Amino acid sequence: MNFNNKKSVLNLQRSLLLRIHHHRQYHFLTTPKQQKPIQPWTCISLIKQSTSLNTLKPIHASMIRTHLHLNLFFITNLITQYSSFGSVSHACLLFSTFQSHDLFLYNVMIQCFTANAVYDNPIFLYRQMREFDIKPDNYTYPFLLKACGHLRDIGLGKVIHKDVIVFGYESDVFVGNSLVTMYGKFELAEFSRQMFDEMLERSIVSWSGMIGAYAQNGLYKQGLLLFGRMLDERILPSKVAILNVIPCVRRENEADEIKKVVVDNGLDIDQSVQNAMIGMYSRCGRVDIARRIFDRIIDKDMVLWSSMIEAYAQAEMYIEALELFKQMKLQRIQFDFVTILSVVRACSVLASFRQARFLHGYVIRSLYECELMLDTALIDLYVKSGSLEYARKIFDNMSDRNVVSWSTMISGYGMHGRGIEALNLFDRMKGFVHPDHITFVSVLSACSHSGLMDEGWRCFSSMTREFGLTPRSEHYACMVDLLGRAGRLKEAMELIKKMPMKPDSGVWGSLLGACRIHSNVKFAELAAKSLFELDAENPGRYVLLSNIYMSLGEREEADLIRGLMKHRKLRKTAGHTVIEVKNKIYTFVVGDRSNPQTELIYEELEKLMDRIRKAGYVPDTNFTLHDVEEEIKDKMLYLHSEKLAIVFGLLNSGPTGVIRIMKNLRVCGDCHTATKFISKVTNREIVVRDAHRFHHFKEGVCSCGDYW
DNA sequence: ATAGGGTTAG
Repeated sequence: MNFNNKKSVLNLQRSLLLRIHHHRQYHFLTTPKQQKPIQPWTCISLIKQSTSLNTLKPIHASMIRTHLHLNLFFITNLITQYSSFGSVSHACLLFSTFQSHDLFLYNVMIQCFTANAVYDNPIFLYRQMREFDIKPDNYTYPFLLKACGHLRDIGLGKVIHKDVIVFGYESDVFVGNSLVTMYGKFELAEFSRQMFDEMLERSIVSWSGMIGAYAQNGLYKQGLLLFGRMLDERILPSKVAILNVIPCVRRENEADEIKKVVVDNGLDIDQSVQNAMIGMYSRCGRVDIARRIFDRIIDKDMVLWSSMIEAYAQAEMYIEALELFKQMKLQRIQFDFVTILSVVRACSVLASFRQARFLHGYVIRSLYECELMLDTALIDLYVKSGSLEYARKIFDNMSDRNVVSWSTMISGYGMHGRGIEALNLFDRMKGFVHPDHITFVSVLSACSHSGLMDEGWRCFSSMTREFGLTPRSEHYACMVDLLGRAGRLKEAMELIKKMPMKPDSGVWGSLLGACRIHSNVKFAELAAKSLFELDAENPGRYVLLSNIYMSLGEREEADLIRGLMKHRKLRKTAGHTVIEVKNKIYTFVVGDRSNPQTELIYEELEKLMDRIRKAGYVPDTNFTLHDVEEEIKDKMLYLHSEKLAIVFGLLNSGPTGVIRIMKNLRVCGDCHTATKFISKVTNREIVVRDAHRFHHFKEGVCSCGDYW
């Protein structure tokens, strides 16, 4: 970092040379002998007209014979062209053999590295320039700042920013725009904004860069606001401005407004804009509109198809996603690993083991690029379709694992209530890759799902102490969950109060969930108060609070909350349980009578409930909603979709098979207890996947212990 | 010669 230190600069130079050396390819000029000597005046146009490495190399060779390669002007043109063909090695070789400390040459070389995503070399070159006292100019900084941004090296970025000021380029529009983008990549949107505000001159790129910085940092409101201001100032939105503002759109009315701007400016014919609009509407919960846009596009490319599949996957419409993928194949449209990633994710939503096997085989046969990402997605798929063993097999066979793959496997163990194994894997991981924020979410939630209180705290404090990571709201949410499930609500509340940042909806949601288990109104009200502001649109929060009131017999309060919900036009997400029997998927809702075997199911259910009652099951009427007589309450519990699905599974599977069911919400507490008894009296293994995790029931116990 | 960009694993 210190440019005045001769020794460090020398070291840098040496390592730069080594790097460049690494790129060398010695035989690239062994082309057939050129027929005619090349003329200087045709040389540049020949270089510029070349369309590939193979047409460029002979030109280069003949330039060497006529000694044109000793001319700086020709060299820089060659480098630029090599760079545009992605051949960093040829560009490097030219640069390193041509001993000149010309500013233009350095700029071109820096540009070559940045354009080809080799982001640390521009920094070395810049340091070398400074050492040789070459004064950088306004063309140097945009590439350099871009490289800094990609490296996420904040310290370096700030040093170079200082240089920008020293050399007086801070008022250059290009340099200014690059600074805005760079700070956006550093997750320092407020710095970006400062740059933006201080700019003397702004172009459309400044506006879209700033909006993009907001979008990348989740500051959607600000992004939309700035976009609005841009329109107010009568600046015509560019395609990129639209693409940057679209991630900020989270509501349907906003989406409609953006769509109007798109149409008014004639940008709706652009395929990338159309594509982004598909994602936009699907994020707003309007997959139907997204689909309409998709259908209207005549000449659809691979990316559009992938986006639409991904849109379905995000909307949890996995059947539609898979159907679209099928159509894509039928229409013989090329697909790539991104498409497959969406398909795998679509399957993870309702993962059946059978589908997972099929997709896995498919991926193996297809030999895609990005094996790492695909393997990781498959691990997640197997985890979610209930097979930790297969997930682990993929994990063990991977030739390369990054922080995401480790975290996925750890969270897999956590989801299945195997906290100790999750922690063991975490320990092993430390020897290979550096854990990040999400790793800790996996580890901490693994602790909370298995009730590993001490280990949880130890990990939580090691985050900062050992790994220099500052806990975020998500981590506090895990800790509140851990304390809350264990009934230590007071401590959970104290932890929330001690948080250095404003608790988000996740934190309050954990507390509210714990209050439901342990029937605590006082803290529930506190949590709900914040949630109704932070996450006002989420119906689940209202239902939880109302259920807490109900379970304590406070009917009026409960009605009040239901009323509030109605007033805000929110509808409860209907709970349902899904079971796959003989390759067919069956869905049950509470009190369901749509199944052809309904009579048989209810008959069997009565018998089964009697059997488990004799074995000690006591219905927990805490989980009924209505203020009715005890006996009726018990019967209402029988109607829960979980129980119906389990009975259906018992009726329709062999005498020993594992029963696998899936609930879209959190599994009900009474059903959890009942399932324990069912697994005991029927001597069957039952696996329940709910919105958060898996419960493995065997011989009357659940893998989660009492940490429901 | 310069800045912003569509789908992408936890």
